[in-house]
Amino acid sequence: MTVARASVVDVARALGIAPSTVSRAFNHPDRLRPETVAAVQEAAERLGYVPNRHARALITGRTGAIGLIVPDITNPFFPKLVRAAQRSAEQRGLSMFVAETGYDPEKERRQIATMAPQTEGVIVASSRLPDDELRLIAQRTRVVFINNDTPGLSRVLLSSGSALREGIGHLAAQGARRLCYVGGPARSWSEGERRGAVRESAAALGLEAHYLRDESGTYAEARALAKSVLASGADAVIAFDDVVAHGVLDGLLVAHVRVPEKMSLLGCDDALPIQTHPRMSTIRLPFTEGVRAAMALIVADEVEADTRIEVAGVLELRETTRG
Amino acid sequence: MTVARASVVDVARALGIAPSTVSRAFNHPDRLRPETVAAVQEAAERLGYVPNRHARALITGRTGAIGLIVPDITNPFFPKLVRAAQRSAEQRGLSMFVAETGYDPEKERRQIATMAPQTEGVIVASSRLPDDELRLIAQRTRVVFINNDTPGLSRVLLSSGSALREGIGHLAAQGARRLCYVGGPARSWSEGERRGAVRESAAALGLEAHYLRDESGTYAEARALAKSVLASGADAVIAFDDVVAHGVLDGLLVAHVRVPEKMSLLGCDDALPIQTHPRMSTIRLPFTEGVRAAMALIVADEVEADTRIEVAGVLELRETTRG
DNA sequence: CCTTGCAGTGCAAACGTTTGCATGCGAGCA
DNA sequence: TGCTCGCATGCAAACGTTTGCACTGCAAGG
Repeated sequence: MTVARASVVDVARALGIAPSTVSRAFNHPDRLRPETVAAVQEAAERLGYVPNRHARALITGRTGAIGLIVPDITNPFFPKLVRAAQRSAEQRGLSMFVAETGYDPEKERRQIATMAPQTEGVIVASSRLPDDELRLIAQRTRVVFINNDTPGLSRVLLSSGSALREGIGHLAAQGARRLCYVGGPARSWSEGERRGAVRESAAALGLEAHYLRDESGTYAEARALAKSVLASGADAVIAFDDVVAHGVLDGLLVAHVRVPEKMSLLGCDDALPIQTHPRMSTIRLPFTEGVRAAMALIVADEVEADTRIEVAGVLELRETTRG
Repeated sequence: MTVARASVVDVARALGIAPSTVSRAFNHPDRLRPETVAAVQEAAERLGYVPNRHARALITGRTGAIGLIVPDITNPFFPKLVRAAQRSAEQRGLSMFVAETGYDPEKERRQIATMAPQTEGVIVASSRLPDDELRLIAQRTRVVFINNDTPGLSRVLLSSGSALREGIGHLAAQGARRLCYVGGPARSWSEGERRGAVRESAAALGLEAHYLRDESGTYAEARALAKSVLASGADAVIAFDDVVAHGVLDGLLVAHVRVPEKMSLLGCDDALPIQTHPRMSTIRLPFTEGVRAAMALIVADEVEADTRIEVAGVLELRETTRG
């Protein structure tokens, strides 16, 4: 069991100096004689002293922690985000709280309210709360949103639009004429961005485009949609994300449609824990960069509302597209 | 931005009562007149008072948080664990820190050391630290291990042995004669348990058994192993987990081996974010139950070292096995 | 030699709670 | 009526830090 831990006064007493000096040895070593600092460090080491974060938080107001709220940790997109956030936090010497909302607005509210007071700030991914409420929340708590482009908020967007346009250009160059976009959850920001990119590119390149939707974003629903994809007469499929793409791929394979010979397929996120066969062409999202930006916003000295940071994904052509 | 939050004394002043009474209204409402409690609640609500966890932690020594340390968050096994842990923590009114080690012992040490002082206790999954060191750590910090059967520790095991034996019995009943076990990382506790179960069952049922290993536990390596599986002459494959099983499955499918007609396949964990085709027969692990037990050990009043809790997975026959 | 300034350190207050002890008050009982 | 008892609440200390201010002594400058 945990025995009583050494405190700053224990260390001070051991050295016959004041607690404030011990504190300074850790926080402002430049204001102390080097020998004093060394002595304190030695004694702290010997006594197993480790600063009490709660006491420190109480006086300084800095908690040494950040929060991360995601809707669904089993969606492979979010573990990638968690990993990036944790590494970024670690670099800054922060610990990270994680919570899941299950896309439930009520849970999301509660999680934000719980985390806010005990963290430097919280990162909320793919929020499902109404814009007005988000703005209200942003007023009284330090919060950065990921993939939620609500004006008035601090937000970072993992964007796939330009890579998607590039990918569609590539598909067209390889002979695609009829696109089919299999979208995801309608409320998702990425969904809007991706659908928009498909629409634009199709118009610009003179391609036909057909639109389907996997509202649940699940593999099973996507797999069932493969029939509709075929019925649309498309020769290239763009999928909302890799899970959807994977479902479509398997649906096509079962129907003996050869990919990419008869049908090209482009996914998004590059977050699958497994490889498909053929290997999925997709868009690799800059998780690390995006989260780093979010973290910077959180620990920034002055917050400015309405900061919009967009980081762009890059096209990763593998085996489900030709060329 | 965060404005100065209301404190217990603000609430007290607003009501003309003592701070201690406000505190008691939250912590020992039974010791107060019901009307007082109601008044405090109303005022707290109105002023937006929310208790400062750091101040509370400072005086009570209870932090209201637990830690969870996993090796690799992108392995679909662990998001399941994270989810279970978070729900369990939430039920108990605890927040949850999460950190990732990347299977790096040094990082694991550091994460444990960082989390221990600021939590009620920490759950460490699939530790890669030597037994002696774990026992040392367990002496001075409240820690529960998951899938690490080191004597002397508090540990909970998500066991698949009995379900696996049942599954192999089923395979044999359906005509399987030569098993092939495709194992995972050698240091993993689950690996030992599963390999052992295969060995035992094979002996008991008079089946031949061939052993391969996907040391990295990755889809790609497993997929490449499909050739060796075929070479072994097996008619049924047991895989370390669903990722490995998925790799083997795809490798077999590419070689035009029909599953389950020509080859049965049994995975483990039931943690894949996608469905395979045919749907994977597997062993569903009791994440919720296991984590709940771990949580109970952590918040228990008296800790007893060397507590071993085993929760058993259940066989889930789907489409990669016959019958 | 006296003053000034600065580097190094100590003192004590403050952060927001919780809690043991003290206090006051009304009810019950003799 | 007087005494005891228990309930509801207040008082103040304590948790472990950090930090503004005060103090000391020494070096440098006049």
